[in-house]
Amino acid sequence: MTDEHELIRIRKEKLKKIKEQGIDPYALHFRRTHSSESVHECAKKISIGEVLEDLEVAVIGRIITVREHGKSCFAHIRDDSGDIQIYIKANAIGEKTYGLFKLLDIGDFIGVKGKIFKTRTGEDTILVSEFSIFSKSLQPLPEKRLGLRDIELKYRRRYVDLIANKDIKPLFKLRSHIISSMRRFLEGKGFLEVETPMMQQIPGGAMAKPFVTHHNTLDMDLYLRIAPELFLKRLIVGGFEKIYEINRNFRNEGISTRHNPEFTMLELYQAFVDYEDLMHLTEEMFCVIAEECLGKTSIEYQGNKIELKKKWKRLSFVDAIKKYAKIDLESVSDKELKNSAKELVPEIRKMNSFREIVDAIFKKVVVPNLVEPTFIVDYPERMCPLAKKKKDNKNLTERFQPYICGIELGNAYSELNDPMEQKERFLDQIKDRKMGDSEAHLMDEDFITALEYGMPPTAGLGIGIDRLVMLFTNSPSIRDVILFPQLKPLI
RNA sequence: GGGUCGUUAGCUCAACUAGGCAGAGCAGCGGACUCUUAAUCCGUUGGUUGUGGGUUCGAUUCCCUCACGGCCUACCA
Repeated sequence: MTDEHELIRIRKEKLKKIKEQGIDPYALHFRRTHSSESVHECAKKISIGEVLEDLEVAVIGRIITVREHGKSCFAHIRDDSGDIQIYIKANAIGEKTYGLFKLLDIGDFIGVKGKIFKTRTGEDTILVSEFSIFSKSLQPLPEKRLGLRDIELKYRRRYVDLIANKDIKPLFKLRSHIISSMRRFLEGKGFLEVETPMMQQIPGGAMAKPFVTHHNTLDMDLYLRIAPELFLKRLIVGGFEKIYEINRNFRNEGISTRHNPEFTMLELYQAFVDYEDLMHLTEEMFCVIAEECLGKTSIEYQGNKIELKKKWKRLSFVDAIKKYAKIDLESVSDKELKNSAKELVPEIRKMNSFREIVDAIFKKVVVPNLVEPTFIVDYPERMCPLAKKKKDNKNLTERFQPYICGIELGNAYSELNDPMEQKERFLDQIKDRKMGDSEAHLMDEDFITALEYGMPPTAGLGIGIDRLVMLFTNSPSIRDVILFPQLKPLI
């Protein structure tokens, strides 16, 4: 108790004095009639110096600024809709009540009742006739002008970040709008939202290391899903034709400005279409979301101005490697490829499988150039064990990934629906795994069984929601768009 | 995991280059002020300088350890 900070001790003393007056400082004392925003709406009827008679409003908010002025005081209170100024005068509410008001601090929640007027500078203000304490704040808030700058504290105490930094709440509101807009778009297209297991016995549908957990009663290890893909395809087998899931994936990999261990994905599957159709769907979805959430179809990301409403570029994976890395994947030998990789990506450690080497070259040499909206299409078969091969070139698959401003935003295929071929591809993956590729797929016998019942030709698309939000909010780090990013504990 | 930069009052930052009593603004506290809004004016409290060690007469400052974080990089999406 003795090491309690002075600022907190003083606030606790004020709290005690409030309680001694028989007041419960954490109770709901009355219902509000107006939000800050609606007070401003009402105030449009009056002009400077005028009082809006015949209307008493009750507003509740957090005190964010205080300007004492003799035996009167101006303050701003904030609710979810915005800020409103209040004006308290000792001779209007009585000396005793004014004394109670002086026990309040910045950060406290109060409710006020009173009439609306406009000050001589024209600011909408509530002339307080009565107030109540709704919650006493014991922690001092950050600096009022500069806010909370400390990045670590912003992430650890996001609630303070939201209070102290004005642009944080709008950003996360926009994130919500983007997701609801996406849902509306997909519902409008006839897609049905479904939920599939987060805990899986065989983690599949992507190349990544999983988190392991344990079910005590079944005495069995389970994996947090790295992707919902194989379950969503089972539902297509079951007869659903248009489904999607927006939910968390978990990947036990490094953390960076583009990676958080848990992240939010859209995955959708549509029967009887191919990846070409999903490219059109992607273009349309991005434009509709941008229009609904930003009011325009152009975005600016880290200095790049991007127009979304146009036909996005298509560039084949092989051509992209040819163009930026000067390697012809169709003729290069494994040895030549390894030598090129050493030159282009000297920091690469893993040189085991074809997939890893080509992937490394692609990410290092090609991706930074993909600023304009671009679909990279037709990836080599060995990189995509769940994708259908192209009709005219069996070395390539019908796959695309959308890129904007060097950000990989998703992944899509015409899904492989031949059970026997899928089994062969899984067996190839197991070979890669034995060569040291720890992210190669595992055999999922039940998924093969599902395909054996017959999956219609289907295309699937995944979109990384966090990265989409980064792009739409001009955020340089994924942690800026995740409310509670993963951090190490302090002790 | 590797590299690099950072950690000073509740918050935002100085002081470190070249070792010599750790400062300011905001917030807080006391006072003046009944149309202020970065309110103003007067006064004032608040520090184990992230942790542990080393060098030194003396360390916020130089060296090392560890912790946490940012950025780059690797893995990955």
